[in-house]
Amino acid sequence: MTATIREVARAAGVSVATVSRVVNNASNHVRPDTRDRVLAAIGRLRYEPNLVARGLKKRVTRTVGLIIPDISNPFYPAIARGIEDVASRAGLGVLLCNTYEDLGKERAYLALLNTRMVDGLIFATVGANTAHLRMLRRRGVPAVLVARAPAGVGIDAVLVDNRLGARDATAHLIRLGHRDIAFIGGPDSLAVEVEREAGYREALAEAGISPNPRLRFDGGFRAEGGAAAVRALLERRERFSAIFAANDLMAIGAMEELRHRGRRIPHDVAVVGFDDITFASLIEPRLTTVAQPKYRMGCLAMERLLHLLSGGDRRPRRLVLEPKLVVRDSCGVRLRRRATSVTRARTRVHHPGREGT
Amino acid sequence: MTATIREVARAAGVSVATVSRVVNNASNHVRPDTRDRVLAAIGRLRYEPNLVARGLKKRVTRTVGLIIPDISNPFYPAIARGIEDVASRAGLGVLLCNTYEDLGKERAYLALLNTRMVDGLIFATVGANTAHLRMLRRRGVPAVLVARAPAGVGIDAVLVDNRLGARDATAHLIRLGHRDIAFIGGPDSLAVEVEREAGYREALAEAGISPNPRLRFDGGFRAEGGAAAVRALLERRERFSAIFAANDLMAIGAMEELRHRGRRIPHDVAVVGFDDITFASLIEPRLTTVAQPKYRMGCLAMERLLHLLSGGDRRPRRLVLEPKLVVRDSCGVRLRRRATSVTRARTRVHHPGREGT
DNA sequence: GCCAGGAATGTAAACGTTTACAGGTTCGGC
DNA sequence: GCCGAACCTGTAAACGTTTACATTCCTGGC
Repeated sequence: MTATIREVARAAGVSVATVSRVVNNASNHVRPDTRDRVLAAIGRLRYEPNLVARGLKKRVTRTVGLIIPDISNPFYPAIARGIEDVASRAGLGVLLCNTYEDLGKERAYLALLNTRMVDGLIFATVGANTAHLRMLRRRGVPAVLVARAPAGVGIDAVLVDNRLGARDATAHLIRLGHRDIAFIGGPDSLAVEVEREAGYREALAEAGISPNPRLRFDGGFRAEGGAAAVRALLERRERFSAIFAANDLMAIGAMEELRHRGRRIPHDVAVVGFDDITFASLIEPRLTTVAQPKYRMGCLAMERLLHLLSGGDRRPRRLVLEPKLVVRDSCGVRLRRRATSVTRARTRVHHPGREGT
Repeated sequence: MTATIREVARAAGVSVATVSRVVNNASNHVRPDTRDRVLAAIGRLRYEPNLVARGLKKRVTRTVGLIIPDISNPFYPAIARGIEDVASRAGLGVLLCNTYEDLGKERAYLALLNTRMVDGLIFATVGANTAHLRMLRRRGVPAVLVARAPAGVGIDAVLVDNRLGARDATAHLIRLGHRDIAFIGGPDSLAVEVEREAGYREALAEAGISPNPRLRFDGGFRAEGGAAAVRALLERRERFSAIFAANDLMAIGAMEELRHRGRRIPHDVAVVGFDDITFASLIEPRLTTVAQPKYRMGCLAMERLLHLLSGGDRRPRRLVLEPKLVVRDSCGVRLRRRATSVTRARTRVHHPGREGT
């Protein structure tokens, strides 16, 4: 369809080597007038070097694989965008791979990407089993983990200090007067879960509160899991005045269910999430949550990968960003007393639209 | 790094042609015992054919380009997931490209994807200028448009009947007693905008209501645009009791702003959106909206592309799905009387329970 | 046992690049 | 005017496949 280097060479009356030289304008010497002739021919024929052929020869495809659990999970698109933005600026293509947390799929993609000769990988998915990651490391495949990064696999990573974020969130609730704080987490096979729960417990410990195992739930990081946790909480008539959910999706699911059961937020129950997905600030009440700089993490991860690709220092480096507690409306303000009576007055102030109920 | 076909050939004591034959197990005759020997060697050496080399030779890369405005716009991930799901099942890779509605970027990606020899394209982005699409058509590049599809470009498309969806939504508001219905749309360079506004006007016309140009806004399909429209509406003291926004993001932005200004939804103002993004059902009040089968559209688009790739019938086909109005809480229920003067009263009446009305 | 003919296999030329190497030019210094 | 050096350009061999064509191997009918 499009012209090949050979045709350009013929059109310009030079050899293919010369054309190649001007195209890759390396510091190779090619006389200005020849160069001009070649450039003219290239323009005339609309020549564009075939990246597949080049990839085969140079063993570099200018493509990276992006492996995530699920692009339709609202946490990932912003990361993906950051990645794609810096990749495209660097002329790299991004191959999208959804694993749905399925280790088999993850491995299959890995094999596929290998046969496709991608230059590097970005992983935003990592379960308990990290054997394949270690293998990558051994084979020296340039890779960067983003958002989820089990310790000790020896692969570069860009992520947030989950423990710290969870601790801040929990401490904030404690500062507001809460002592019975439920935790909705995920399966403990995920590093993020473990870290966030650790932060939660740390904050409790600092306040001299011993964690109540009956207030701990596995919500699977899905909205429905948050709702289920609330159902259990209410059905078992547990005493709790606040919920810290290990991600926003679960927090939102919990809020839905609380509302459905006639509990008001934050009056009856304060809720704090983690991630700060777009909708955290659009729902009502606006969700207090631990913000992860998702877009930035994506950019940084890709930049790190570019660094690796350009042959930079190979020693794995973990880039740990600071999460930021964004206080909005779902956590309420300081309780005077334990109960709900006080909160009502405050509501009127903050939410004129809902008042009078 | 990994074994090549030549090494396998040597290990199995056959020629590369034979190895190739068993790998592509075409109906080419290869004696069972040779095949076994080759298979054994392949297993032993963990041979995997290099897709780049194969792509160069066969002129087929088993890769498609996915061109969308912005993956972090919540409307697209579900579509992308559908596309990726069926692509991966067919062994195709998906190259993610965000254009940010920038025609220049779109063209640049097109050129890039061409040099990468992708087998086909899926477009979920199309502005006013369709010259490049016509060009694709001329060059016979397999391509499918999804969600946004200007008429007359002669390219396959999978989308929803926007006019019908908008008409249903508006008609529903009218049925509920509203007559002063604001419309928040987008730039009229987008086919979706034009179609949805047409549906809105059609419903008004059917009810004998003449559209009020002062109630028409361009919200740019962004949440902030919805908020801005509401600000204008209120500042200009327009008479309106309902808003139909051409997408959920704008509807949500509008709701935010309404609430901020002390208006209650649906008591003071009814709101209906378009798209049914995930969060439409998670916000409070749950958003009434015109649902697009996003995931399904993604699947269908990719399936259509596979059809084109396998050399199927090339005559362009538009697959128009039926949108479905999902009635939730943001549109309220039938008004007893009409007009704004009454609105307040109505509010009071309905007020006591959001539930229970 | 020979031979035709089909089946199985091998050889080598692509696909479109890059790049080591070699060959050819130009030029300044003598 | 000659020589070497620096510079420019061309030739051809890769990269790892696939595949047309050629070759070899069987098989069975005579």
